[in-house]
Amino acid sequence: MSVNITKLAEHLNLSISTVSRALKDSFEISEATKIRVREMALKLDYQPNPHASSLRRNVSKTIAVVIPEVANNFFALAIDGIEYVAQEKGYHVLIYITHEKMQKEVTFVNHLLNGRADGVLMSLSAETDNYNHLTDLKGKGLPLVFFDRTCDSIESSAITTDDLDSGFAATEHLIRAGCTRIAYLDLSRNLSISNKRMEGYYKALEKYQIPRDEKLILECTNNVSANEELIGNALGVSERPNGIFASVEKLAIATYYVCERMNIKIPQELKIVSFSNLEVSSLLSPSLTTITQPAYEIGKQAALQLFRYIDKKDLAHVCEKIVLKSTLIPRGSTKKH
Amino acid sequence: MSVNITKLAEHLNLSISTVSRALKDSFEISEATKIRVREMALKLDYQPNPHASSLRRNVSKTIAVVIPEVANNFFALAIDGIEYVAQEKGYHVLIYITHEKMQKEVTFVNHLLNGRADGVLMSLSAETDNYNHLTDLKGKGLPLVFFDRTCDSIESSAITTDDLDSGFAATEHLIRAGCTRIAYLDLSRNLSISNKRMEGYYKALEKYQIPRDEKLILECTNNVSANEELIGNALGVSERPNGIFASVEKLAIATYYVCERMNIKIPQELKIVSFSNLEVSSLLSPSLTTITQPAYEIGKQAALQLFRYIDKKDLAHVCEKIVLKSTLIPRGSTKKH
DNA sequence: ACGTTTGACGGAAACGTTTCCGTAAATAAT
DNA sequence: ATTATTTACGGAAACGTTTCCGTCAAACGT
Repeated sequence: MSVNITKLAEHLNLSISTVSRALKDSFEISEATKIRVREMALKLDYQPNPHASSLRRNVSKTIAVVIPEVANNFFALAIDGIEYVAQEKGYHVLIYITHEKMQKEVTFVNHLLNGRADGVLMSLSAETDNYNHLTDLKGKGLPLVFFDRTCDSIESSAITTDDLDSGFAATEHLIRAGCTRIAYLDLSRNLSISNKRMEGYYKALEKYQIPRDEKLILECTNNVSANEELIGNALGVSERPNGIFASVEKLAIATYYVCERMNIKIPQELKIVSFSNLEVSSLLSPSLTTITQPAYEIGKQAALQLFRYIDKKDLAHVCEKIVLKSTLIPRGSTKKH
Repeated sequence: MSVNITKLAEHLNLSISTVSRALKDSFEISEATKIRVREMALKLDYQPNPHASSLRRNVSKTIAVVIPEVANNFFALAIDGIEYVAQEKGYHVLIYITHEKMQKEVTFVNHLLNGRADGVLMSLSAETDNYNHLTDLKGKGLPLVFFDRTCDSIESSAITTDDLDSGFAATEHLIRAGCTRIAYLDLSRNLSISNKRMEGYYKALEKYQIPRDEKLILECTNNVSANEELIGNALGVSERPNGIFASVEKLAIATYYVCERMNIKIPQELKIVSFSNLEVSSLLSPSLTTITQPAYEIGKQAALQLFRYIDKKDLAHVCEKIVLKSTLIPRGSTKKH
């Protein structure tokens, strides 16, 4: 069907090896021949077969991105950054969505051990609570870089933001705005980000000598209505929180809906701050105070780091932790009254 | 390094062909042998090399998704739907982002002609104004399905929503809410969706005998600040519009920002309706009246249609146009005063 | 003038599957 | 008892590259 290197060579009266080298701009081939080959390749619209090439050279020119969600502003932006770098490098991007399921994550990772991708960018699922599949990945020498949701027990590079500091800043911001009972909306105890952010939360409470209260830690899930119920219950008690720190965007949104339904006034009765990459935070009613991560940049840096490994396999043992800064943007949802 | 079928065969004292067939559950192999093979494969953690398989069988088990943006609620949801179907089918998903550049689109498409993907799902870039690259794709017999942003001049299946009707409904909704001068925010004259939506807009104007006014068609671009300036200028004149129909979400958001800056009250002074998949439309200030596309379902249907082609190549000439319904959700931004 | 290097190219193996042909033994048909 | 069929498997070609070895003429050094 399609023209391959053999046909191309026949048309040129050259050997296959010569044509291959000419196309690769090898020093062994004369300039005149190279030009002739390139012209004929163009004329016949020759497209090298990537599977043959990948098989022979044992590289796929492809990276895999494993993420919990794609319909999520943070991850969408991160993909954007990743894809930008990949395009620059002439690489292809495979995407795998775990939907927060560990089972899917394990399956994906196991299927990536066969050479389909030259490297993996990963943000862990909320369910993931053991890391054998990742150990296998590293064991096979496949470059792996985490971003945002990392795994400390695996020796691997990771791009994150200053989650602890940001958690501290968010909580302090609420306290300074007058909050005395601050709830923390957690996504999963398994997640590095959740724990770091909670550490920051606790640290701020300590600084301002506010006692911890386990009832103020709300363990949310991936289930929207369950989350709303949980939040609703927490806001339904007499001694209800007057501040909420949401560790991820969707929990803040859930809170907004709950408040609307329960007729709780933000920020008068309840102040909210959330990690979020929502582009319309400032257009919400009230506008939402956010800690915004440089999502695009995280994606970019993660991809760049991955390519450092791919380009120089000997660096595979290096394990660099890059921490970017998130920014707290105060808005209406935490305004003092 | 990794164990291949040859090693596996050696361990089993079987021939390569037998092992291959056993793994494929071929009828030619005895049940006992199949079990033995499967167990050894598991034990040795055998992972078949996808490049070798793809090369030999001339299929990649991969589909490509070419879209203008990923940090966009509609496309993120569509990818979600696509990825769901692909996972079910055991396929891998490559993603390519054109950033609305025709040049990128052409490059991607040309690079997909070599067998890297078994099919292509595509939503055209705003810049794309000729379709030679797509003709080439079809010429090579590579299955191609459009979604949302289609191309009528190419014989190909397409999943869209009822853009004309929705455009009509949106405009009628504004008219009934009292709007007399309605601006249409266009993304690109090249886009099928923009034109269909505009047709609906014109049809509604006609029905209510509102004269067309070219000055009310605002040709926006991919440049946020340019858009805001354009919208700002349109709202700065004496006879300014009192209704806006945004053909895509980001233009509605731009309008919100402009109104905030110019202190224009929505919906009192200006009513807005927009195509949008923003999950927090109802939390905006004021809440945004949207025409919401079933983005996830569009992605799903597009993928399903693509697999129909991939599974039965003889159907490649069939060209099915599936039209799903969008829904107008009236909210604060078009409330009558 | 003779061996040696260099430049430019060709032949063929190799990558790991899949699949087209066999084929030997076992069973069935006559 | 002989032939035909089935069952279960093996050998080897093929997919399209890349790359390891040549090789042969021309240029070079002495």
